[in-house]
Amino acid sequence: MKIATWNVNSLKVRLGHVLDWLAQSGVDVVCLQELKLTDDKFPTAELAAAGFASVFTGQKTYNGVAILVRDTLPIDNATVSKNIPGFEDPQQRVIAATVAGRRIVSAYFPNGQAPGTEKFAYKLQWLAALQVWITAELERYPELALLGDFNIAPEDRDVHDPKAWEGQNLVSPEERAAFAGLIALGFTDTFRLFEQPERAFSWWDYRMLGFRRNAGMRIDHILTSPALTPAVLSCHIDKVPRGWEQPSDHAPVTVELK
DNA sequence: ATGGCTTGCACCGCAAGA
Repeated sequence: MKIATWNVNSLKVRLGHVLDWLAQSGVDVVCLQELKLTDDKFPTAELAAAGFASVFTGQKTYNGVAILVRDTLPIDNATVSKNIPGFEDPQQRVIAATVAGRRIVSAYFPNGQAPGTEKFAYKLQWLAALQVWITAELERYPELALLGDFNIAPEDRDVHDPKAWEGQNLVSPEERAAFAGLIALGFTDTFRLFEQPERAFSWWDYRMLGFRRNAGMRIDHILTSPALTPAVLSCHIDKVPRGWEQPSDHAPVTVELK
C-alpha cells in the first residue's frame, strides 16, 4: 500500500495534475491540503472516474483537506472524523479515516506567519490541541499515519539556508518543540528512516526561482506510529509535479507500506 | 530591498501563503 500527502494549493486549479499523478504514481491513499473550495465544488465524480473515493472537508477560499482512497481498498464512512474534537475552529484543517484497518490523518498545519503574531499564537494553540487529540487517537488506532503540510521544518538540514531562517517562522524553537512532542509520542519521521539526497525539500517559493535554485524547505511529512513504522518500506519526495506547468508550490511525499 | 509569485474574491487591488 502506497500512501502520500500533497498540498495542491487549490484543487480547482490542480485537478489535472492530481489526476495525472494518481495515474502515474501508483498511490493508493492520498492526503490533500489547501483545497481552497467549498464541499459542493469538490470534484468527487472526476476522482471516482479515476478510481478513487474521496472524503473531504472544505471551505471558501482557504484551507480544506481531503483523503483519496483507491476504490479497491475498504473505507468505512463511519470512521471518518473532521477537525480536532474540542478545538473550536472554523478553519478546515484535519480529516481522518480508517483505511484497511489503518488510521490515516490528513492535516494542514497553520502557517503561523511570523513569531509574535496572532497567527503564530493560533498555530501554537492548534499544535497543542493536535498533540492532545492525536494522543487519544493513537490509543484507539495503534496503526496510525499522520500526513500533511506541517509548516514546520524539523531540522536545519530541512532548510535551504538555515542561517537566514534562524528563529523565523517554520523553524522557530516553539514549532520544533511541537514537532518533537509528536516524536515523543513514538511517531517516526519516515523520511529520515532512509538515506536521502542532500538538500531534499518539499516546498519551494514561487518567487525568486525557488525551485530552479532548490531554495526550499522540507515541511510536508509522513509520520508513522510505533505499530505502523515496522511496515514502512520507503519514503521519498516526488519532485516531478513541481516541474510541471502551473505547479503547486509543494511536491507530493510518498511512503510505501508492507 | 519585507519585494519577488500564485490563488481566490471581488472588482481592477487586496489578503494569504511559507
